[in-house]
Amino acid sequence: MLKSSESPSAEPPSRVGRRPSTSRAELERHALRLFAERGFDEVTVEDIAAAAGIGRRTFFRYYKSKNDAVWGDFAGELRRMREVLDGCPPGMPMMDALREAVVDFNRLDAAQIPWHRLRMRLILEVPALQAHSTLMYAEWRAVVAEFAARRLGEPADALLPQVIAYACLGAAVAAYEQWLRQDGSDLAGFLDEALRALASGFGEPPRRD
Amino acid sequence: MLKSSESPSAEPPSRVGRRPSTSRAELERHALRLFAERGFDEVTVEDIAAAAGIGRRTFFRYYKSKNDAVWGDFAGELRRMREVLDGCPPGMPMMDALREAVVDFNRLDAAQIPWHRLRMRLILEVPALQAHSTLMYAEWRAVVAEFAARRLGEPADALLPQVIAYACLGAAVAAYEQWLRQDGSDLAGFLDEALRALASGFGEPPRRD
DNA sequence: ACCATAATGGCACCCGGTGCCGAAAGGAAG
DNA sequence: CTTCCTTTCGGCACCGGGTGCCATTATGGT
Repeated sequence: MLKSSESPSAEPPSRVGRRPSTSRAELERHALRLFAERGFDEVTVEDIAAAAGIGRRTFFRYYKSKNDAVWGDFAGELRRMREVLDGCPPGMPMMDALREAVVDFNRLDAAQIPWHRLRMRLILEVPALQAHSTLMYAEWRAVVAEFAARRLGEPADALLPQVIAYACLGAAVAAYEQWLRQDGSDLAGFLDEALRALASGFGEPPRRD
Repeated sequence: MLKSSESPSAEPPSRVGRRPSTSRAELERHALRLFAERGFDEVTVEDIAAAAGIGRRTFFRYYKSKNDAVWGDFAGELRRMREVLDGCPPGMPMMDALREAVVDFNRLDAAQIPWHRLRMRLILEVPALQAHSTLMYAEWRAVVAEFAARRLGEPADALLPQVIAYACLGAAVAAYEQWLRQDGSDLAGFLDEALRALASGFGEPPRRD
């Protein structure tokens, strides 16, 4: 089952039991490819498992659900964003810090852009994934809310930190939607613009600096 | 199957074929009651159908999914909100109009409060419903985005109207979460506060008036 | 060779959701 | 009352995501 030509990620230390047949990343590649070819709803978990040469049951040991197979290492990315926020100078205005963290969180090297576009197109356009995203974003919001709460001296579950977290998420999603509408457009620019709008508020007058 | 003692809603004109065995409202009451008693995930569609005295298959003629059974006449409420926004004076500042519309949209008479609390507790706390809500809220956002776009003279799918729509939704949801945390608290007050925060922006200085 | 450990994957099962189709219930016309 | 038309009902078979169970397989350590 494990083709010798594709050791999942070079086994460094000695291990104890049977080695995994594949890896999350490998599985995700197969999944994304199939979704791109046929559409999310037209691909079954069995299809993905077969493409990866594993059993259907085993797929669910790598990903809790079909939906999850699209999200890559979101938990890891999230950890990075938390660290960026933790390590930002205490003097920096809250919204500047959040804006920079979000822009940084979504920085990609050119090679990954096509994959990331595909991933995000699925998440934002396929209803099942759109719905599921809410559950994924919950942790993202928690990170933002905790940061905002610290800055405001309020508990993280108070109204204002929660509003800020929801609003930042919304701004980021809206920016992503713009980015998807035109190939080669500037994601960081949209994110920056959306979050600046949040910082200055939607009330009149719009304060032209 | 149709108990004579519960005519679904008084058949006014003459109809042609067989009359419905029940109504969406009736079905929703059964569903909410069961969800409250046993929890959303522990109630099957078959349970709800049985409680209402209809077949499982028939349930899906009244509601497209188990999730939908919780949302009452959301489409109708949405229509009302659109009308409120359409009929608001053109001179009123955009965020004032949105704030009043949202507060009005969520006004309840005392009798419905317990049901609405239950409904919203389910929507905001049960993962399956939390995820599904995103799809429901999409139309709500569209209403807000169209209004904002009209006021800003931009297309509804431009960045700023979309950010405003996402942010308003987030503010409303955050307000609801606060409301659920304490029995008898003031929903309208939370909504008002959250949307005012959006209007004035999160940037420093927070402008104390 | 033997054992502990960890991954695999088949199997049976649950549940939400759908297509199909005949049956039931009602009104209108003869 | 019988016939026809219309609409709802609901059983049945099926699909696909997801889970619990458990024997099997691969691997390192003794």
